[in-house]
Amino acid sequence: MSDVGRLAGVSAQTVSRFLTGKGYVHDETRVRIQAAIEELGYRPNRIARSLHIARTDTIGLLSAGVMNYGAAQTLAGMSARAQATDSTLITAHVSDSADHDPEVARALERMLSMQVDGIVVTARYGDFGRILGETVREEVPVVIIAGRPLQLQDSAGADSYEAGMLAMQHLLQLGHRRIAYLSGPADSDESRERQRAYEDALAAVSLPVAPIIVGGEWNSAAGYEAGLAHDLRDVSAVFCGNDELALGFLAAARRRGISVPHDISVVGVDDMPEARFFAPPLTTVRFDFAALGERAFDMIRRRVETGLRQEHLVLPAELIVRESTAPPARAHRRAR
Amino acid sequence: MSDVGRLAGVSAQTVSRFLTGKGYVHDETRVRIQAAIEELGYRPNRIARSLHIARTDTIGLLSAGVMNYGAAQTLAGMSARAQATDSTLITAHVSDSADHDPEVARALERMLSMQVDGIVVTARYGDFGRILGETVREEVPVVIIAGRPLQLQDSAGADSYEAGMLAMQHLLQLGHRRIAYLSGPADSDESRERQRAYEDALAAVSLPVAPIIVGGEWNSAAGYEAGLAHDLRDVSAVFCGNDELALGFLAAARRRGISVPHDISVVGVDDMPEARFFAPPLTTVRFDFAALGERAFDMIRRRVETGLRQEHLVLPAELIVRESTAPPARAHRRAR
DNA sequence: CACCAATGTGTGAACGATAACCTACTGCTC
DNA sequence: GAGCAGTAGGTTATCGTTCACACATTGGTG
Repeated sequence: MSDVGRLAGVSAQTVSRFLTGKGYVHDETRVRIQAAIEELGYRPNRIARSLHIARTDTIGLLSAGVMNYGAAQTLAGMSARAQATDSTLITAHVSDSADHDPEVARALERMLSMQVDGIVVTARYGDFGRILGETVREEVPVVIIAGRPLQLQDSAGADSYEAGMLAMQHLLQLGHRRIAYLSGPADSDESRERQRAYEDALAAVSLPVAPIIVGGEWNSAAGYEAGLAHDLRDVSAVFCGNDELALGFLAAARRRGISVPHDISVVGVDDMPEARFFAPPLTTVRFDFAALGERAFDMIRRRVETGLRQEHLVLPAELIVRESTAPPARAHRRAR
Repeated sequence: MSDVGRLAGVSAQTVSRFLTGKGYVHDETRVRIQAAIEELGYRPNRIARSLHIARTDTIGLLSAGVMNYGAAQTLAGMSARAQATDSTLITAHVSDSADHDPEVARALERMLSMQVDGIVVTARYGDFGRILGETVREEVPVVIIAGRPLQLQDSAGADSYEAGMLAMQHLLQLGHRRIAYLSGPADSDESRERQRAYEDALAAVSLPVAPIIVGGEWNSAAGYEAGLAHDLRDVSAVFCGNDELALGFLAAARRRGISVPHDISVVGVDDMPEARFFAPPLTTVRFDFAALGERAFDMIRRRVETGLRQEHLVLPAELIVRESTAPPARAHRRAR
């Protein structure tokens, strides 16, 4: 910066004023400084700046688990807002592994020592709270992307419960009476919320819950295995925790000669871009994950600037009816 | 740091020695310093450190276009290596938009002003080189993830040409003679390399190239549109630029009553986890994108440390034969 | 014509850390 | 017992920037 000043015939301080826009700089001086900057190819050093002002305009994003459609879109949305606000996004993705917790803790420590202004976390399981408490210790604000509102922290998330309700109401309206739930990971809030909606929706019309089919993972392989392993004779519809599980389930049904939607209706959640092209095209519940990322970013920034705690931000769900659902065949209606 | 020193009865410098491991610190002093660190909850400030040592252990990842399976896995792989080497990953994802180029330039500028040690770029189109030249100007090393080796920069990438060859040889061995290529974006190196392999493979056995089917995007919707729009009567196999295009194409074929693989064989590229569960399960060419991200990260780090320019790193492709390919039906063999 | 506000610029200290340099003590060797 | 290597720790300057403050000039006002 002092090189620029020297070339422009002023002090470094005046260059700083020019760049930050604070204080008076003569118009002619501005021109000379601008010329000097370009001639020298000078680029301000943000970390030196941050050292002084104790703010980095940097947000950390910690994601865990599988980098699937939703996570990737959320990341893209956050990045878009970071670009737009001239902020920097630091990401750490820790996949499921043996010693998951210490890795998460280390990633958080690293972000903090990089002086991030705030952190957004996509929480896969509830115990995240403990690690956050131990490492972040209120040093910077945290926003958690979670399946349900959290009391202790700001949170944002897709409305998994509503998604479950929309899916179930659709199936119930079609006339289904024996509906199964194909779950995601047992420790996932999203999966649990969808299951809770599943149970509530059935209870509301006094129908029994079918045994939960445990997928265990958010992927197609889990849906396929579950679809093969399970006795589906007295079930006329399956509500799948997400689209990938649904895809696997569709493949299993095809292999077993079960026709969708004639024999069994299938509903997913997410509306990944591929869902429209499944066989048959999948009825599902859409979330706008990119918007979730954008909102989460704005939320953490606002929190950084105002310090005000905010509510749980809920991303609306939208039912997308395609061809994987239909009224139950007669055999099933009788089976009830 | 001086607070820690004061509490431990030493100077800040000794605390620094303790933390960096350089120089002698008495064992008893170590214990006192460690205790002071824990009592105060002290955490070293990496950016202050960086200011002095002129190194941030930070790598920037710039990705462009759609955040699909490959891009997400590459990111996850890079993040994994960043964790393992105690480095920080700064990401910027710029989606296709009206003024794409200035956005890319701004993202790069931001990374440079954050003093990244190096940058990894997933280049969607060739003109990236110009922007890189204008903004990065050799200030830090750059590794480009590209569909083909680049002369001017270090590069890494999936071997798209080999992928194309594997797919085509598979189809040719099955006896197909009229094979079409369903392309991705026209400005994508990956798509062009796959097309080049397609043309070379046909030329090698003196077969004519079928008119190229232009998908235009790397997504299922493009594959679907193309699959509906195109006259496929004299084609017995389609080589799709990636799995998503293939999924869309499969859906279009189903809608048109074209049976896969009986009437038409379909091959994709990527082997996304869902491909195994398409209807029918997709024959495709697998890439290990997570490994690509890992290798690209190691490459940029090595380049930062040694300054040595490296070769183009090529990620091998592996043919995965499933049920979307079969020998051509008799009608087609005669049509030749 | 002295005074004041507005404008324009420079000086020194500080942000949190590290490196170079310096001091001091111990124990061993010749 | 002088010299030296090894150990332990303090002092000072510095990285690139910003802030608080001081200073200088201008033009208008009472």
